[in-house]
Amino acid sequence: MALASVNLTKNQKTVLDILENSSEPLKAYTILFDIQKKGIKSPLQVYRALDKLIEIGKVHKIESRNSYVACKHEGCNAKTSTSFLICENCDSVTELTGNNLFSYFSKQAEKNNFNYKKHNLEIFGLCENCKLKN
Amino acid sequence: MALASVNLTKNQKTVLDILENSSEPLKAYTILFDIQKKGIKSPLQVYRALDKLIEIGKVHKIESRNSYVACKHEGCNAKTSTSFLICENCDSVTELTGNNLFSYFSKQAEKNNFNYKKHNLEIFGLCENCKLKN
DNA sequence: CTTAAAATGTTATATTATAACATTACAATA
DNA sequence: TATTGTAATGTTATAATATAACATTTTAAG
Repeated sequence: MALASVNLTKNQKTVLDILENSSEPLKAYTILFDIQKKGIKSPLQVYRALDKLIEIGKVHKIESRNSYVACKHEGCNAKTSTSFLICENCDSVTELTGNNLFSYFSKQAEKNNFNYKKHNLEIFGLCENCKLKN
Repeated sequence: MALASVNLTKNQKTVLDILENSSEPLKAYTILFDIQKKGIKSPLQVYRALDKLIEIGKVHKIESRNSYVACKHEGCNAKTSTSFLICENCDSVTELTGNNLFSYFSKQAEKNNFNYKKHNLEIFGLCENCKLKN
């Protein structure tokens, strides 16, 4: 079995490609409108590709924005958990990697007798560029 | 100016009431269907009440589930930031309060030259009850 | 009282996502 | 290579979530 990325199907590659070439997260219907020339005609085709890409960790969903972003980390282990810095000014998104987050959240959960499995974290504020401009 | 809770309007009270008496987060249309006997007829009436309740911190939205939960903390300051433990088995939700989260996230953001303003955190796993049952 | 801001009621519509089902591609292996 | 089971596809329809627009009413402060 080769790497997951090698096995992507046509639709999956098409969707991943547009996400990887975007400087910001994209919405499912934005993706759809942008690639209707490439053989994808229905929302379901986009959502199915996204589901698969999320499953293998190549794409993450940003829940509070209903948008999707390609993961830039080679062997990203964030198949389940995600942590983002989201700029309220320019909408840029940076993924946090340091996995001390995992152990920190485990401890927080522990205090409540809760068994940590995974998390979504979205931090909002100003990115470096926008801080300087304001 | 009295406390915000005193100033709630009829629709806002109706929506808050159903959320406070629910053991789990509710979706907007679930709320709508449940209270159509109380004079609320359209989705917009529910969403407007929710918007206001969220604004004053009496209700929080759980982004990954498109659902809403009443805040049980008297003077909840989570008007903007929220932190939840969400049980994957029974869908129960507990809100985290310890605001060491704030300073922790500030530091994480700082490392990326990002100016922290607020956050949403959703931790998934098993609650105490469901841990024992499994 | 007056008045300005907020909330309401209502209809329509936009946005996000999935159901259902028939068909096709594809890799493993007998 | 023929078989076969799994995954992916294509397509139409529809479900679920949320907002636009606008006329009207309520409310609370001065």
